[in-house]
Amino acid sequence: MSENENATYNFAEIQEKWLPVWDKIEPFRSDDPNDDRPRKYVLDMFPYPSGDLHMGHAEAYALGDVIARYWRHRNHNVLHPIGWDSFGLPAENAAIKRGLNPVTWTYDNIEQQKKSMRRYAASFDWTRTIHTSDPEYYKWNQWLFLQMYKKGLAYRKDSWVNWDPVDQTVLANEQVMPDGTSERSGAIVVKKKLTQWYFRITDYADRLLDDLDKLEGHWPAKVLTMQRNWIGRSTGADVDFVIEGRDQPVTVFTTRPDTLFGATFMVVAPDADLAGELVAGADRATQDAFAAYLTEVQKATEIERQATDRPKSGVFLGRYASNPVNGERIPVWAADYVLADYGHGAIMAVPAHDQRDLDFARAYDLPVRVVVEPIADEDGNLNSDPAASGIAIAGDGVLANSGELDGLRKQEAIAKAIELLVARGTGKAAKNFRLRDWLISRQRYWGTPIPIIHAADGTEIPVPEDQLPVVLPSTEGLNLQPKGQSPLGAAEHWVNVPNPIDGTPARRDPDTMDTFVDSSWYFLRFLSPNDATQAFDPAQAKRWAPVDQYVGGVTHAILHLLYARFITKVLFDLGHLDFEEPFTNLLNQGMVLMDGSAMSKSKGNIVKLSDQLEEHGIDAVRLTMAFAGPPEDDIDWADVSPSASNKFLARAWRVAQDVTSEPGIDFASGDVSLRRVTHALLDDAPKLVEAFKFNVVIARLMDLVNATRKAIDSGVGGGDAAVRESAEVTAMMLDMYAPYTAEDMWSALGHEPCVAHVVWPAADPALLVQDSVTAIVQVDGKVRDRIEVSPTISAEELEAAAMVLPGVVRTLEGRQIANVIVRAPKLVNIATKPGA
RNA sequence: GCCCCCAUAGCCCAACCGGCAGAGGCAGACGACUUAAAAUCGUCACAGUGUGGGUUCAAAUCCCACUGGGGGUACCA
Repeated sequence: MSENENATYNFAEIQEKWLPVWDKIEPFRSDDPNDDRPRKYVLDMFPYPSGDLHMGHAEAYALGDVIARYWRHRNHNVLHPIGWDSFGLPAENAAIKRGLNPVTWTYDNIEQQKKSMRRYAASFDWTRTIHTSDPEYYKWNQWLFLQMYKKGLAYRKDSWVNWDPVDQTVLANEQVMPDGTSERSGAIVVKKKLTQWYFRITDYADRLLDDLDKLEGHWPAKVLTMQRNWIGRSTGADVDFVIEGRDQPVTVFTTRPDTLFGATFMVVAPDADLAGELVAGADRATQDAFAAYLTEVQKATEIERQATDRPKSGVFLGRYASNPVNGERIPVWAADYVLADYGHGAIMAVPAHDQRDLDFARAYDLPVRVVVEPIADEDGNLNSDPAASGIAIAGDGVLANSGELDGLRKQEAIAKAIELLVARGTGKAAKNFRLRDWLISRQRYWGTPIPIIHAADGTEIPVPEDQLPVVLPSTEGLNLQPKGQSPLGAAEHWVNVPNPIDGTPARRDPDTMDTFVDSSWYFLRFLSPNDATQAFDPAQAKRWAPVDQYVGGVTHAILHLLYARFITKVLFDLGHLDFEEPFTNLLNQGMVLMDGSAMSKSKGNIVKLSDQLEEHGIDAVRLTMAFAGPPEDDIDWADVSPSASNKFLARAWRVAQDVTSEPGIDFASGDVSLRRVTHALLDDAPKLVEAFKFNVVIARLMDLVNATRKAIDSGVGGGDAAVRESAEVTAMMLDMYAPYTAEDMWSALGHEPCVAHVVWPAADPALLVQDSVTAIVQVDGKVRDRIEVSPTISAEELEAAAMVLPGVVRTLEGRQIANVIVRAPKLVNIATKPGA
């Protein structure tokens, strides 16, 4: 035992000791222009500054830090920045509730979080912090908006929008939950017709979808699937139907042009302009019926509308269309199962082959005509009469009653139908997306002002770039209470400006931007956070971007990631970037639960991060986060043991105290079996970390510490070189998880700070091969004996050795050998003849 | 309804290209140290991989069906 025999591990002391040292050294700066080591950009999703850090932050930053610290040890120049997504409704709502200024509330919270992050020892480059609510930041949101405006990618339109009646603002499609409630306030979203600003993300739908293929294997499959579904491309044809008494034909989109001959009626969305126009030409009674129906439809909430078992309803519009392929006269109906904002807001209905159309046809007694004869399924069942069975024939089949398409299979018929339409000039191949344009205006205060001025005649005038930023007016005298109109509109001295062109009276656009605009390009601002002349420095973008490793919650799988991908492509098209995907690799960490469910006030199961840090220490909490399981899995805090983590750290720390050799000693003289354990880990850990198996690395570190303990306490002793080697490797690797303990160990081992800069030693190949391995010998797949052999043994030798083993001989008695499989040096399996 | 993922010891989790089911931890039992306790150290036990089939010399691993859990999505023509 060493002189430190009585030393005990005291996490609080260690934390106080090293934090000021690191603050002084600034070990994580990444701004040395002469550093030409390979680079890694590791980015954690930046936080919203609502109160202090919680358990979720603690997990996310612990895991992101493992990756950032890992690459530093791998001798990379690592950029690991942090900032705050500091615009947004919570600040505004909190400010209203407490009568505070959102600025004060926001920046106080940022200071608190910053302090906590430093203590938490997240290895951020603190010289690069940004806040999206700073005019120096949101100036570039406005710049981005203007670039997009110039390209026609930002535009205003009058349309039905999602309205949150609690927050009194519009929401993007993406912010409406599947149950029709607001993502933020939880209120039931209603539809309102408003003039709003949009980004034309649908122009990028194909690229956003197709480029997901490039991310395959680098992003979680789940996220890729969610994005693909969200974009929702479907391919088919646009078909023009002539309407009796109307000059212009009506175009419908269909994925099944092969079923054109089976179209027996047409349906338009009741809330589409087309429906109103068509019914205007009908008789009084029809008009009244339609008006009543429309009122009823608009009264229905999103939730009611989306009920799956909702019966089909609709009204006849008193008009007829002509089927372009056979000239058949078909009635035109309005029904709310057709959506105004998908495709053309009108469909051709083929009840025999579409379940929704069939439901509607059966409800209103409309004809059903089979044009794709089904093929019997495996059990010989044939559904040849959908009108009777109530089940549409959606699968493959052979075309019938379809003129030139007769006899073709479904896929052939689709292609042929499109050919026919093109030849006749009544249609063409087409595709449609579920994705809608991104609604970016918000009627709230705490966001980026939209840099547009409205002239008296209604002309939109972009604010000249040299007049940016358009700074938010002070809240002084403003009523921030949600009232359905932007509070900025009431800031008279701010909103009233001279027209930049002719000086006549004009008004600023009073809306602010969705905060997802802020976060769609923030990863670029970190590259040159103080650049006053441009959003980001292209030279730095070339140096660092795109982000090599992005870390964050799966809650942003659609919204943030889709928007950031979109803006990146826009910036690429504008010539500002030379890449099209912002995040090369993505890791989604799970959530921290308590007793099986998400922590919430109402459940009363909140675990306070500060309590955990106080009780177990920062390192133990960080280690627990990483050890709990695979990072993408949720952690139930009830299932894990931070005190066990603490115990392990103490154990590792004591090993370092017990090393008695001097730094710099030649490890080659050390105990070989301990060295084998150390070098096996040096060799395996990179593969494990890069596969995000952080928990396995910790298990292996525990194994190494146990082996070292054993060596110290047995004959090898604390003076052995292998013990020092193991302790140093442990300190270096532990830095990824428990930086305070690692630094203290490193210091105890006689080194200067910081352990974070220690470069990963190469594993010695000679120490990775074993002297002998245990080969197992099976008979018919059951283990019957085992034998120690050289790792280089040949198959013949191994087989010969195996055949004479007692366990084998005994088992083979009376049996005939059918086959012998040899996988040298690990296994021999002897298969015998059955029934012998 | 449709799509995707998961299921290994009382619990959290490992197991490479199919090759001895166990790396690590929690909880547990026993022992050492101690006047005693805590801390520490040591030893031990515990599952045949959700269920049923199939492929294979060999299946936790591959295939099919089912059950249970989780997630996504939902009249998108």
